[in-house]
Amino acid sequence: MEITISGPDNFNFKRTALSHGWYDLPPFHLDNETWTLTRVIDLHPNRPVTATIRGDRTSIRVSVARKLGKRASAKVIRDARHMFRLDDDMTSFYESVRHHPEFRWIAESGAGRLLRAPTVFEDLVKTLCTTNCSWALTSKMVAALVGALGAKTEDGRGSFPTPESMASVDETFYREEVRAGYRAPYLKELAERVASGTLDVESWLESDLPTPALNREIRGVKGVGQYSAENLLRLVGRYDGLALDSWVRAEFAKKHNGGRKASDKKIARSYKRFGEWSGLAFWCDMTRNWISGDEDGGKW
DNA sequence: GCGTCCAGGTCTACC
DNA sequence: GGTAGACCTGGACGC
Repeated sequence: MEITISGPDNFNFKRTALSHGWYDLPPFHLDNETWTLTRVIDLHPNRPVTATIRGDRTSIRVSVARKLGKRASAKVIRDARHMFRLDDDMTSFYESVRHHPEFRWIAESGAGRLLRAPTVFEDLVKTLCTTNCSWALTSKMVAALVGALGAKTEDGRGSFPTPESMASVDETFYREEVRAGYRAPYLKELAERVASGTLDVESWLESDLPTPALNREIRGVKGVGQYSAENLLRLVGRYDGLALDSWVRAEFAKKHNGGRKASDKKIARSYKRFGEWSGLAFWCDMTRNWISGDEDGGKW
């Protein structure tokens, strides 16, 4: 069955699917020849389903292999809207970038909606797996989690593990199977806190806390430092942090500093003019070339 | 084949 | 509050 969901003005399926590395981590998979994003959607307590998602500048089309009931369909629609940020209001961000000629392409191409997982828990676990290692290792860790602990679809894919399933295995599993190294106790502790209800990470989506206070709360999770907290804040819709890591620092050096390393203060100064949107303007600037203007259907 | 470096960092002890 | 050193893994690189 296929479900079509209308996108907001200025929506761009390709820019969202390829907005950052998540498209490459299971249970996401992007075929960028056909521009099809595959995603396993959890329908707990029922079996998860593989969704293939295509889209354009106006909508996304979600296909699933089996016929779904009302409740399951609603869950698929909710997750798709959430992952593609279809309900995010980008008006003020686009107004802000339009004042700067070299950033105008962002509004014209509909960039800035960052792909995210259906749950904050998944985004947080994945963020922990990106720290202090190569992307290849991140990919390996996430694939091991999904392969070993995810519920299986009819076609043999795995969903992202629930906090309960991650809490049910011991630290040795994270060291020896996931190859998470020193991150093993962090993953175990996070899963236990979420599964037991002592930490509600999903509440961060709607939190009334000012961003600095929410940042402090997120950093209360073992293994989450400045980069990880700011990365997660972007995924819950707060964009004032730059989430500086070695990749973006190198990218900024290449693009704007003649290949020389720039101080973090200098990077921050370059995007300060965007205020609460500075982290998003920065990220879009760093990833502009991930998609060409032609493919975007953009005018820039 | 082996050693070293470092990648989409964070924690802790110490000053 | 600032900083050095330790922490896991695995691919890239030089020799």
